[in-house]
Amino acid sequence: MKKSLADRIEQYIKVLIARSEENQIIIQRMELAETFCCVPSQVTYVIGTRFTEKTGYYTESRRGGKGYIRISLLDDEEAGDLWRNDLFIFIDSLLDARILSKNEGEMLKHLVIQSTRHIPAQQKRQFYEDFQRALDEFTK
Amino acid sequence: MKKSLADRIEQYIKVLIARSEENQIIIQRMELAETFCCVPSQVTYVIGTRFTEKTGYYTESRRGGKGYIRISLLDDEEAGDLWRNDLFIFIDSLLDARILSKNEGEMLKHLVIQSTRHIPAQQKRQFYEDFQRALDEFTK
DNA sequence: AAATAAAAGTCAAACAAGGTCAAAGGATGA
DNA sequence: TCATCCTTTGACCTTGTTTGACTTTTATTT
Repeated sequence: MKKSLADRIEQYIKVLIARSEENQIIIQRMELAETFCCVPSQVTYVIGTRFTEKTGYYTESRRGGKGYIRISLLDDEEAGDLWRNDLFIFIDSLLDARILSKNEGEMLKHLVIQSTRHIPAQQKRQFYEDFQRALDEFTK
Repeated sequence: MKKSLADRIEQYIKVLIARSEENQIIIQRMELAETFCCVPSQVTYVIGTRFTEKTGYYTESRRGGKGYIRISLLDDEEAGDLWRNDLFIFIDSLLDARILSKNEGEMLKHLVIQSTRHIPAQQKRQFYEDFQRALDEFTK
């Protein structure tokens, strides 16, 4: 399968992070754009879609001379919780919309918390995501 | 009996999967449509009718540039899933006992199926077990 | 301090997929 | 023949990618 440019840049960055000591890298947007022969905003796009809090990353940057972008991989604990929080907010929204009853909402939250106890943190994120999508599907 | 276009596309995909290493293929809808000189939505139709959970397949897709459709053949472990059946029997018992509504039962089954899609088979057993215990706790 | 240069950010347009849905066409069985 | 179910098609929708013109911020030079 042919990968999109965005996919390739994403992979490249992930390899760099994996090879790094501190699970974080500092890059220059222009430099990376040159490496991939694309416009700089393409890099911004990749970072904005693939390296977000919800995908488990945190970024900082500075403009101007000697500007840079720092991308750090959040540890699993932080990342997983973000997703769970998001899922719970979604459940609450279904409650507000009267699509779920109060009891059902509480049940789901209980089930989510208890049934993921033994799932490794890394996979929890995926679970929360899948769970939310499934819930969305079902209540549509 | 003359085979319909849908049948031929189905066959074609199944051959591709059989020949693949991982029992899964990634195709482009447009490409396949061109191969069979039909409209792209014909491919969607075939996938929607022939490659479903019930027939033992699982599909994912992505839109946009370099989009694709991935079709995977579930192995017996995933398809049969005895432990999941146990959980479903438990859910049914709650239904019989009027502790859960029909809709709630269906929702839970849907959530269980969909949200464990990316959990490795090995860890699913533990998940079902935890899920059942949590459900038991909550409904007591 | 002001001007300049060197970054990164924003945003919207153009493009490139796949998804949906309903209408029309065909096959099959009573 | 008629009803029903499966198939085929196409118009329109949604999502994801790529590009570039323009803006903002920061460091450096004058």
